[in-house]
Amino acid sequence: MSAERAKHDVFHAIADPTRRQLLKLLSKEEMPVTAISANFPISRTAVSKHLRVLAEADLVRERKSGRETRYSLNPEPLRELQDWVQYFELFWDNKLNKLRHLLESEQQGE
Amino acid sequence: MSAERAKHDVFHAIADPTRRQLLKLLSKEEMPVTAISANFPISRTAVSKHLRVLAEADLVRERKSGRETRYSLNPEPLRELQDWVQYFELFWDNKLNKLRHLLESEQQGE
DNA sequence: GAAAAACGAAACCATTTGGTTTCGTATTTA
DNA sequence: TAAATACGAAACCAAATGGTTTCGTTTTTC
Repeated sequence: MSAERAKHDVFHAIADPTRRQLLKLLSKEEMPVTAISANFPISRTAVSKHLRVLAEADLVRERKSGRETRYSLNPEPLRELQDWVQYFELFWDNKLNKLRHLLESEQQGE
Repeated sequence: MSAERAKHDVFHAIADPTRRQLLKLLSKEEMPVTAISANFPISRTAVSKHLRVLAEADLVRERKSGRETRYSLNPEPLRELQDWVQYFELFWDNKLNKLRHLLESEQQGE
């Protein structure tokens, strides 16, 4: 039930540079579509489609208000990304080797 | 000179689940293509293409050894991803609001 | 009430993507 | 030296992607 496979996951959602810019923009404040798309060289419709991809990954929330739809950032799903990248942090700066040496010396009682 | 725009950046490279699996696999040890592709339900050629995408993003390094090509993880470019996601960490748990309150109280000398 | 504004839906298009199979070329091995 | 192994290159294909324009609907404004 909780493992609902979204059609667009976080990794896919942030792959596109325009969508990353959208997230940055929306991190500052909630905004309606037209105001958002004023920041991009592509059509409002194109921006709208990107927003839907982000919404499917739950990275943005939409709130209807009269004739406009306001979008805002929901950063929570980015935790998955952070968790993922954190695994590899182990391999930076030879951290793995350091850990291995640590474990070996522990085993020898020193 | 240093700002060479790679055709495939890190964000694009990790968007595909197969490629993420490849990185996990190669984090354990350096491996030749055939051994790698034994872990996947797709053809060796398909795996090879994924590896090239990863190589273009500099996430893997290739080393020729006789008739085989051994691939290994290079985690360094993932830092860019971590930096990117770190920005948004600010918005988790209302950290931004906490920071704002902190700054306001500082300004008032308390 | 008519005009304007804000938006989504739909149809369409070129390019990219992720996969396949087939073939050629080195390098090992028997 | 002949056969087998490891691999990349190339041609091909269906589906997804990122964009467009056009049109309809709802809400606001004049």
